[in-house]
Amino acid sequence: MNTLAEENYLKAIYHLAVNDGNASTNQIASSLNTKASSVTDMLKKLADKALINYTPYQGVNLTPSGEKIAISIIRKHRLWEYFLVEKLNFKWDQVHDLAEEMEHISSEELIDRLDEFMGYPKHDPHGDPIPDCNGRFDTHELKPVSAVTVNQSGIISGVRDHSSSFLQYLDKKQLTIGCKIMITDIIEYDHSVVVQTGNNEVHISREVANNLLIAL
Amino acid sequence: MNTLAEENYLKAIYHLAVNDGNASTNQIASSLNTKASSVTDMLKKLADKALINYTPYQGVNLTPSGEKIAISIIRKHRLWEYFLVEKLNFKWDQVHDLAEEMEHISSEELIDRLDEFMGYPKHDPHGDPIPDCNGRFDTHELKPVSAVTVNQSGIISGVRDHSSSFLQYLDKKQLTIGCKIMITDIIEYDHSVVVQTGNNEVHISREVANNLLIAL
DNA sequence: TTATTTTTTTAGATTAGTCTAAATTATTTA
DNA sequence: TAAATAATTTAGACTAATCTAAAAAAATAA
Repeated sequence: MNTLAEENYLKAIYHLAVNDGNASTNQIASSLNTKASSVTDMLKKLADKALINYTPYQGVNLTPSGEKIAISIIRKHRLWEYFLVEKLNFKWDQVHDLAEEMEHISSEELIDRLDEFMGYPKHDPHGDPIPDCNGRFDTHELKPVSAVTVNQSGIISGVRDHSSSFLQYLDKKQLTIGCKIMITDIIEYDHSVVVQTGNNEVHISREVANNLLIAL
Repeated sequence: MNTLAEENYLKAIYHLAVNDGNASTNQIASSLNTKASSVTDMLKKLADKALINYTPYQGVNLTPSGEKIAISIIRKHRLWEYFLVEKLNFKWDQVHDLAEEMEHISSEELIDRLDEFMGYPKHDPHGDPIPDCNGRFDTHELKPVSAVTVNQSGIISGVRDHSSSFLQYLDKKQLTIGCKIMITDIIEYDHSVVVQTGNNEVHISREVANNLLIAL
């Protein structure tokens, strides 16, 4: 098996390379709160194990076997998050750090049984898709609220920022996963957005709108 | 917090010192599958942290703060074992190694909620007592079947050997936790024991009788 | 009580993962 | 395109946890 550090690198590279196609040394360093020189060392090790494609100065991406490991860690992370919220009554803003630790429990059989126990959930508490035991998962595109035009409506289905403070803010405004909303106005001056929820009207900043994802 | 290695040492010392009052360097080494010299190094570190009482060549025992950590790890281990058997349908012979990994998940809040979720179980699947959130647990003495006289009966309530092969053997003979049994004969020649269970009579070796615990 | 054996500790090395500081390569800007 | 800046890698060192081999202490046997 792989070490904890290796698993964290693979996961970080996966998330970075999903967007860019490639992850740079500095991006990896900042996402893991470590130094570029440490990253370089680890990249060599992962390349030796054929888990990443690495040419010096060019950034990296995952090989199929590296991706398989990354997805299995993400599967574990999201299933544990679901467990913590649905079975142990944690709030969605409390589970990320716990799941960071639990995702490294190695047994595949354990995680498959946990999946079964919970009824094969498709999404975690933040709306992110949960890969199945073969690594396949939903991938339909969500749009940030900031990219939607006035009078369109949709269902809140994900977030881009997983920080507690953002999630707590959304809770307070009752902007949670599954809520139906309609964009009623976009303020030209600061790109803030006025949103109609079930009960009331909420005014959110451009930044919030950017980090809140809806399915149309 | 403490490292994984430190936690494993504290747990090993706890289990060894429960019997002897003191754990020797070699005992610790063999219970952790490591070398005596490695143990000596770690003992110094744990003594520096005031988690054990250590005088060279004299063996060690836990300080109150070391014991508190050890018991919290044992609590986690046993609660996770209970979870794996009761919620995820693992067999009692499959859960030890999984729980060895899960016991190091650090959050106390998580484990307290897991405890609540399962209804505050008092014993794990092998009959061992589960410490509560204050570290208190049942401590009434169990007797090995080998120490019981003919015609006495009791409830199977624990095992001394937690190996898969022993537990699978007990399964096959239907000698599982909670079963009422009566000792009907003790063979003088080899100290093997004849036991009456609900349905049938089972003949077990001295070694098995020694590792099977009952409450009278 | 001296010699032998066993147990424990010390000394010195190794590996994984990290760091700082310096050197190198790439990119940007003028 | 040359100079300046930014990104990346190399060099050398550190810590935690381990190891082997040798030395020292304790226990056992003669």
